[in-house]
Amino acid sequence: MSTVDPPGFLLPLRLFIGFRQLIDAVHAELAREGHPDVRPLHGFVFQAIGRDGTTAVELARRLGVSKQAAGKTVDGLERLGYVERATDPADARRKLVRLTDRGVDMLARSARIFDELRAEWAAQIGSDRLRALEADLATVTGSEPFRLDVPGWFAG
Amino acid sequence: MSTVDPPGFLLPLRLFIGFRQLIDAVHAELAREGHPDVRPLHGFVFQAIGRDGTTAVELARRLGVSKQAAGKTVDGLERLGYVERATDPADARRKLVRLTDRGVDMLARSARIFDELRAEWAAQIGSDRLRALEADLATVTGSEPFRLDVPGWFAG
DNA sequence: TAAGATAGTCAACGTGGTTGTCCAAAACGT
DNA sequence: ACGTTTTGGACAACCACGTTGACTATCTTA
Repeated sequence: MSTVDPPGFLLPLRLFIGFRQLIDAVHAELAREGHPDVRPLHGFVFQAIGRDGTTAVELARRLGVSKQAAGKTVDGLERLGYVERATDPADARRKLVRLTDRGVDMLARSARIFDELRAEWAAQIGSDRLRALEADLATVTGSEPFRLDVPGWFAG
Repeated sequence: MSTVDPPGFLLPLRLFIGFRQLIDAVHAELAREGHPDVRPLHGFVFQAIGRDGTTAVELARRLGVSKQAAGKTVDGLERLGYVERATDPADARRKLVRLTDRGVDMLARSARIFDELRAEWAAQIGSDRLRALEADLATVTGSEPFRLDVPGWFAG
């Protein structure tokens, strides 16, 4: 490390601030487009549910949280009208969690908005620099999955 | 956006995973060095307190949370022995929150470990690429401060 | 068929953040 | 100087999220 390098603790700060700005921007735009009650957490849950739906246990596995936590989150999303539970005809234990039309709409919009935000970043620092940034991050982080237990992880 | 660009939603994911890996690595090493009970949240609080100490209200302002939340966090840190409250001789209302020796030790260690981790990233992708990454992040995020209300922000 | 594994829910508990309320001490204005 | 704001801190109530433990219902398997 040469003397011109910034202190190491700034690196995670920059990463997080970037993350937070993107998420905040997405949700600000989603609010304008008719989804004001979606939380940052929810977006990742939608992503994990996908258009085909899943079960609470599988969702928990994908998100790296307990099945109870996943169930609670689904409860909240169900109240908001973004997902619905359907009984699996082949297995009476399972309840398939599926996106409602509203959920699919939100997922499609957020994907579009994320692309737009990425384009804004590309316009600011250049497409090649942005691709390098993403590639470098992928290099150092490896294939680590996204874990959703953020509140508990962060605060303990 | 050209067709070879990845979907935009991967960008925040990569940023967050990078953030989380750094934080996890720091705390794993801190645990090995005698600070097993420090949470990710706490590190940022230490940073905000600094070696000179502050008051709960000022801390709240710096961290972007309510003064009550800041007070609670200080309570927890006090229980763990990382900070102590001293009455301000010049102003009987104020209670100065200061790092204990243990708190200072932890802060110094985490700074060192962050530098080491940054050096590891530099070794993987190259010092110049890392500096570019940091510079580009600074460009797109501007001078946005770090806000500590992560649990509430994320989950709502 | 009996035993074991799996899906989902309920309850209890801890952490964190928020707003509302209140009190003591300092600052301000007439 | 005195009364009125303003400020720092703490208490309570409440909500959101995570966890572990326990229990039921259902499917799988030996």
